Amino acid sequence: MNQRELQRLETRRTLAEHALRLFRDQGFDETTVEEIAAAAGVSQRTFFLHFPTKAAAAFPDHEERVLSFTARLGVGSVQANPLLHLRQIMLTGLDTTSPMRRTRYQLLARVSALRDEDARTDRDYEQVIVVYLMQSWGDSVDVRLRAHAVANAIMGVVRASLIGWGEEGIDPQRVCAEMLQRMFGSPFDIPLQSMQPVQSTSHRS
Amino acid sequence: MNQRELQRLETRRTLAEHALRLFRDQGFDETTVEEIAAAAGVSQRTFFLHFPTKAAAAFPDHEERVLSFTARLGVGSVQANPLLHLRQIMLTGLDTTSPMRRTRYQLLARVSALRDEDARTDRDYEQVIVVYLMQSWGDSVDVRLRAHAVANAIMGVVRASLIGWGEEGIDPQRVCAEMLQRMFGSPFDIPLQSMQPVQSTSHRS
DNA sequence: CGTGTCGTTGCACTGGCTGCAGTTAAACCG
DNA sequence: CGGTTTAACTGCAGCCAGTGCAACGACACG
Repeated sequence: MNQRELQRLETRRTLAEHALRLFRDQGFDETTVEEIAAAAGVSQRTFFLHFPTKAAAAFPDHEERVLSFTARLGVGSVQANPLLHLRQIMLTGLDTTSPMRRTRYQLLARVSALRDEDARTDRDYEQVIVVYLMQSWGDSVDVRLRAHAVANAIMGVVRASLIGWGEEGIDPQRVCAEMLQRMFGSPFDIPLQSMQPVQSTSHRS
Repeated sequence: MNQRELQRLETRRTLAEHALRLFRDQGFDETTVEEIAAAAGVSQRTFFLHFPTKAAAAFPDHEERVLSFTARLGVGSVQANPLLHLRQIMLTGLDTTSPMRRTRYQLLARVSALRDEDARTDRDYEQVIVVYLMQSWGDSVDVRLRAHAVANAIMGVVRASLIGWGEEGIDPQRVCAEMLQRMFGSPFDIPLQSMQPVQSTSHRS
């Protein structure tokens, strides 16, 4: 690792750290980018060399997390039980050890600008999941819709768990694992086994 | 209806119309609020009396649609089969007659700022759905997560259908109805009947 | 040591958005 | 009808997020 890259990473880390601290202590809207930069000891212009928007500084590890998620999901290798594998990867990605992440989710409940940013990051995960599922299931319109539904359902559970973690301290690991297991256990994965060619199977009503 | 309210509504309508037209014809980022206002024959300041943000002008009927959705869902009255009712309301809310709505969803695929706005509006729907479902199912943590999952799954299908409509002209009415019926028919509503007290039922795997 | 690269900087500028103090005309009321 | 209130709209000054550009200085590299 270069001294240059090192310095760059350090600057980025410092910026993100001060950004989150200021957002938490004095509010998102009440914090200017100028303040964050000053607290980190760099210029405002430098802030925007590291983050595209003010809100993005609250999610500094987003890109690497998506990459890690994609890698662990092993896009390219078709699993025997895609949903089971997906659940596993999803759960191992839940990192509840870092207090910084806790702070982030506490902020999410209050700051709409950060919810917007979070939604934007979730769209990246959704895309990865959809691609992954369609590799297993095929690529008809029906399958794509089903994949989007599954992705949104899973992420809905995860997001709700994490927000519950932030707000009330509920352990997302446990509650999320139970919920996903229940979802994948009965309602989801059984009917989905018949998902390669989705012909009109027996509905009721 | 007053002449004043009439004029106000007319101004709002005109602003939204020109906004969507300009977004479509020359791009979102390439259109300034000043331009939209000028095209509608009002001042820039007036634009922000009608819409909180530039992107909001692309969703001028959002608030009334959410209100209508809430009313039709009949929050307050518990249905015999909540999911069936929800699906019905969801589908009748799909309006594919207006070419303006089509244009909106065509834009959604291209303009990230509008996807953000769309995600924001979806959060309102999610909230309504969660409240509705929890009225039927109770209000434990598990139920709330399940409600969020269901809401996200449904909206994932609807959103994907509508974007498919915008991009490729696929009829969202049909494809969405089939998908939701399949989701609610087998994987969703049967296990959910046992959702009042969610005790650990039989999973496999 | 010389040259090129790169993280950083200052500056000027655009554009979304807001607060405030007006103007005009519709609405209301005695 | 005449006076007062209300509300849609306007102009202006200003804040702040975000960008393009030209420069500077330190590190990398041959």
